[in-house]
Amino acid sequence: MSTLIEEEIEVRKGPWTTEEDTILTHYIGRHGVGPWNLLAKCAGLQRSGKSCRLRWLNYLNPDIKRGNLTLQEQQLILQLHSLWGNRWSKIAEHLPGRTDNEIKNYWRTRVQNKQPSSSSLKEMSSQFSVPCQLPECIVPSGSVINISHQIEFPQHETSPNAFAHTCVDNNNLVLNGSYNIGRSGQDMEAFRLASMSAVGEGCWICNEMTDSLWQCRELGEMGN
DNA sequence: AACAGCTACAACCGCAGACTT
DNA sequence: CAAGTCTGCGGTTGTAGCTGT
Repeated sequence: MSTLIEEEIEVRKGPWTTEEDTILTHYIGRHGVGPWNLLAKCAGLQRSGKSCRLRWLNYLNPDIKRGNLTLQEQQLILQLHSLWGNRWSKIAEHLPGRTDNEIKNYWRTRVQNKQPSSSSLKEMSSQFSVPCQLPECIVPSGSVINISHQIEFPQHETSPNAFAHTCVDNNNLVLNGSYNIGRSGQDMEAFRLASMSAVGEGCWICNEMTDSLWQCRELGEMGN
């Protein structure tokens, strides 16, 4: 019987090998997931239970979707992040097949990094929250998801009435009511299109606001 | 072709809460 | 009820691959 210290020394770290993946996959296929520490030992893996759990949940699990996040998924992430902040696991619950790690990585690499860096620009962009009247988003297939029915509203953070609902444009761009607008041209163009077409669709946004947004973009570009 | 910088992603770490003894 | 253990979560880091020069 080995001591705790000896066991710790035996624990492997770093990238998983295909052999380890196979062992873990086969073991879970036969026995299902259980207490991860026990599972790691019984499977004969020199890994911590934690490591096994992470590998399975984020990579090996057959339910995981591969490939880039779809536009709807990206917009939903923005939507949910504006509601719940960095509660990645909660956000992941609403994106079947996507892991909290994947969503977290997406946010940090492709959303957060594109936001204005200076505090003044952040403040400025945060002012352009767009309250809309329709708590719905439209997916490209044409089906409608009622966000307010899917999401449980945090009691302290916002209420369904205060929640800035989702706007939709003719190109199915879902416009989040309160996420910060990035300074990239693409973001701004999407925002502009969405905001323009939102008028008359149950959403409101004034020309002054879109003008201000363009000014904000210019400021952002000046900051580069 | 070589190098530097950037991006995306896998994996680890520390912490907090849940659970067990 | 306290202490120990386990699990899950969010933050952070390391690195492979890609892109531009």
